[in-house]
Amino acid sequence: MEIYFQLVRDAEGLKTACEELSNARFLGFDVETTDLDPYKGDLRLVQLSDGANTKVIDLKAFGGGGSLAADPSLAPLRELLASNAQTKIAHNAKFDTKWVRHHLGTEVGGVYDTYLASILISAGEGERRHGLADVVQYFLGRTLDKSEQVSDWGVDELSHSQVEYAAKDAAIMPEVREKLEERISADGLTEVLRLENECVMPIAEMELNGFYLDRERWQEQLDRVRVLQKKAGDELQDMLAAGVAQASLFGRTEINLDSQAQVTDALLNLGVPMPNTTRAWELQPLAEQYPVVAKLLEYRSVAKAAQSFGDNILEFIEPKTGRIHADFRQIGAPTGRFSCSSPNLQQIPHEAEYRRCFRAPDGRKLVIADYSQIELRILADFSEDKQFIEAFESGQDFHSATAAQVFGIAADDVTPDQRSFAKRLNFGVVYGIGASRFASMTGLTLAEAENTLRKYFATYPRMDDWLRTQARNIITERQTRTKSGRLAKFNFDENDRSSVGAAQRYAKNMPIQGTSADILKRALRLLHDDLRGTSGKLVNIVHDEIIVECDAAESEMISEKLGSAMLRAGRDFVKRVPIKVDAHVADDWTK
DNA sequence: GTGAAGGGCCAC
DNA sequence: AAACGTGGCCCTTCAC
Repeated sequence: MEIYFQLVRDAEGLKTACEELSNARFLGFDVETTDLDPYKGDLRLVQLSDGANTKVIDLKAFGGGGSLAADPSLAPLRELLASNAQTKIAHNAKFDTKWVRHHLGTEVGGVYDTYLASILISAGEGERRHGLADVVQYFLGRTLDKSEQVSDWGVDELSHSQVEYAAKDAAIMPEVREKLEERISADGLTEVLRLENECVMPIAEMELNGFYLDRERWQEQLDRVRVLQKKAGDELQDMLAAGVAQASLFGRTEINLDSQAQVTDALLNLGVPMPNTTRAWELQPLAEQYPVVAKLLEYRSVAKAAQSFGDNILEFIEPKTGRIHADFRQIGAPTGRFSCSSPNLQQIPHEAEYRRCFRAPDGRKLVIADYSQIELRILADFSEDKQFIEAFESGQDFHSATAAQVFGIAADDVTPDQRSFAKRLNFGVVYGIGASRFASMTGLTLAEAENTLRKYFATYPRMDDWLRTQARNIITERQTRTKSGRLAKFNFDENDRSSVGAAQRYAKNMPIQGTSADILKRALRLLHDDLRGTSGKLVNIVHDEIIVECDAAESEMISEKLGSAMLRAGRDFVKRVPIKVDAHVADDWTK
């Protein structure tokens, strides 16, 4: 396919090019860079195209040897990119917007992400890939050559082939969007795609902002844990060696404590009746009788801490900023939840020794806000159960309220045991728990567990109805949705009981977990707009929690804004149940 | 050497 | 022996 494109290398040409494109409603948008990381590489090209007319802007010709962000001749480009009047269509727009934000110093307005659109359409089904070439092949039936993508974009003179490749990637985007829109519209995904598109810029900024990690605090904690690991490891080696006859002749026989095969062998030699797996919840009952098992659990715990939360995370500190810039996948799960990696800031241990290492730099504060029991409120809203909703409206401790209703007693008479029961029930139902699992979790007999579940569902009959309806409908419809319309499709073998069961549990959970993700994404967009012009910077999100860093003097004001944005977002999707947000200002990430 | 699979465990 | 949902990371083991 031949296309018309123009290489822009001077201020006058840029001004004309931007004017020519400013009447278009939709612009294909792409960038080429010398690295994947905006803190490490240079932004070489920005490509914009209305489909027929494509401009390839060579930024090596701008900046005057200084920073691109300070070059006034780039103003027309910044204005065009920032404008909401032209939708910028990009594939994985988080990447392009990060480079533009960091190197050109402007937000991108009107983002349309064909990568996110393609993922929403696939609805968690099948193995379809979502790279641009894959999406073009699938929706347009054309083959896109991506071989220049990894070419050297730092050379002085770009080859014709490179510039043409760059132009084509942008030029095809308006057409890709049109094809995607047919499916987005037909599948009822317009609202959820808007939600996703509006979330791209906030996430791009969050990744650029990074989260400050106090290297010294982390190192001190790691040193403490390593001492514990060494001690527990030595003691465990000694205890395991007792089962090996010749150990005393040659000194201790070292085994690999991280090898569950070797550890299982050693424990069997000591006469420990080993279960099929050596997971903590299996070994726990044996720990009292066999001190060596208790020692193994102790070792596992500190080894996990030292290995998963050790030096590795320090290596992610970006030298230029001194901060952690993790990678967030906006649709990390089919439910719509984010996932996070490199490193995963969503799995930092809850213990204060770890959380306190993530702190506000001097003169700054962290504003930390999370939704209170958001998933249960969403379930209450879906089910419209009167009693369930009343438990929230009463404003009292929710698990106590549940206990009072389930056990038919006054809220003041609820014992800690009864509250704990209610809490585990409340969380269990969100995941589609069964009686046998609940029994093993609580120590009840199967009959007692069944009885308790029966009482629980009798207390909340409409919730029972909703969960049963979800389980029933998935068999015939094979799909379900969140409040925003986010779609999840299932394929399962209806003759396979476990496969059906898994689908039914997912059908109960997905709309709840996914609506929670919808709400978070709405909140991020509202917050992004509300933080403009303040010192507040989004630094982390964990499913139902948002962390903003700001100047100490503005912390109370930012706290108000954060809480307000989260409340409004919650109310957008949950109409029948009050939403509660807990917000506080702190020096570090502890509660 | 590299990568996939499986076990295990951290978060919500 | 997880029939309680969603992820990512570390380690060992094993195939290529």
